[in-house]
Amino acid sequence: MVSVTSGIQVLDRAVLVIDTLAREGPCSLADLQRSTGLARPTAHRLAIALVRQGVLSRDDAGRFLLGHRLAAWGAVAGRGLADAGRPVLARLGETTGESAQLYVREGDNRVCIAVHERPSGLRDTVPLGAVFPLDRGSGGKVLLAFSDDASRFEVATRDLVTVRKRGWAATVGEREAGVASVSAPVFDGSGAVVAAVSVSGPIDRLGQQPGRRLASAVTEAAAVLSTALGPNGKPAPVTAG
Amino acid sequence: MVSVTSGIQVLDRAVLVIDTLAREGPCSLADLQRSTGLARPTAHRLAIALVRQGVLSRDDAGRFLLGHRLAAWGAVAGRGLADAGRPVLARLGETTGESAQLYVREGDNRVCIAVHERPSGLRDTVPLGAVFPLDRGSGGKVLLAFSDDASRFEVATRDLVTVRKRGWAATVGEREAGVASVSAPVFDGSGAVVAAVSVSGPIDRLGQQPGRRLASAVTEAAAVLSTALGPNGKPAPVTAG
DNA sequence: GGCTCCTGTCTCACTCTATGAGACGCTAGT
DNA sequence: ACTAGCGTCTCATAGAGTGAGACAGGAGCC
Repeated sequence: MVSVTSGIQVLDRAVLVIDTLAREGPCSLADLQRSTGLARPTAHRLAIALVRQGVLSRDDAGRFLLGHRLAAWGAVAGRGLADAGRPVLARLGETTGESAQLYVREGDNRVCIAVHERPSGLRDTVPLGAVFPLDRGSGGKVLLAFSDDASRFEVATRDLVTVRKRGWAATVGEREAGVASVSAPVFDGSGAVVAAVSVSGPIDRLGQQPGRRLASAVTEAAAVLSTALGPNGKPAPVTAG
Repeated sequence: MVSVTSGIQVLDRAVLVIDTLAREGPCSLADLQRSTGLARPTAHRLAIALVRQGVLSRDDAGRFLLGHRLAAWGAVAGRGLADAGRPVLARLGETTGESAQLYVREGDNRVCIAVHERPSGLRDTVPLGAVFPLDRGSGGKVLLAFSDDASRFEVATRDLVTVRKRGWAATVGEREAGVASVSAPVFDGSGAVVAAVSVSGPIDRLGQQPGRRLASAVTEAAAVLSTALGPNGKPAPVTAG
């Protein structure tokens, strides 16, 4: 567990708790205690406080899970990136004829925050909110290649150098058997990677070198998204009231 | 500002900061200070810590805004409710021929966490993540009617009693001119309201009493969603690793 | 130029808050 | 009856968060 320290202990621990629940799904207090390494009363107090705030909720077995408030915040937070991403994914999906996804990094994982699914036939389906490891699949490779702590993962440095040089990554049957994918990085105004655009589909259709056919479309989509985010990172949210 | 107190001060304040940003959009430190009522160094320290955790981020004007980590958490948190909601909204949208939305309460507002849009023609479009006041529009009325702090809002108690009795709410041209809507509550296993299902469209098509035609479809959709959530509140998230 | 006002940031002494060992009651298993 | 494991609660203590205040930089004004 790589806990970032922000200077405020309680806050770091609260984030740790939420993060654990996001990764592992519903947890009993004991599960939480084990996964976070916190003392039992501490984990309890934090989790209860988060529940009171609506950030977490509890099922009737008493297990803790992510609350609706997070869903609401996430919907607002997703406006910039996910909203800008959807039309780009749609176009990408249509030109390539495959499913397209948008991933953001979340700790040592990546989360799918937008999807466009091929309407019919054999296709790869990634549900919104799906959590995958960073070190498997082209989307994860892209996010890793442009981050500064890639060394913590068991991924050949050579591969990541290639990804950085090319500007895209391709994997075949890595994250899931039978599925190949090609991904490219999305940058914000400051040049930091904020997301990865992916196209994925059956190996039978994409072939053993899916990058040949798809890399240009994917990198272009990612570039469009990067500029759409503008120099400010993300457009101001629309609020009504 | 009605700040819920959870027993942990720092945490309450952090939530307050995030909440403010979710409602008001990007904020400078001074804005934050005013909106939250926190001391300047405190607001600064909290916001910086949240940025370090990836919960918030900053644009290059230095303003604080919701970060990608929230988008990721939200995507995971939304799995239960929003995922269950999408097919229900789709069916509702198709049977009624109008746009359908799913709202959750967030502080004194409501946030749209899932949508199904009428494919063509004159329609009401509500973007994902849109923030609306609780006291305007049928969706807000429903969320208010089944909450215990409705008295804080300027909404006639009589109306809310009617909503509770009927099990649905309808408004005409209230949230937005020319738009009418009908909404019904979604309950979790414990009987608490977690969301509102809405159908909305132009007054010209829905008429002055949109409930007559749409109430049964909306309440049925909401009921389906309530039972889909199951006694456990929400299904276990799918995690891959 | 000099002046004021308003930012964002940092420090530091003080205080109050979060902490966690420990205890308690409960349920399930043996 | 006994044990093991759970969730919850208390309370003395240490240590963490607090906020007045100071500082530097920028915008606007005279």
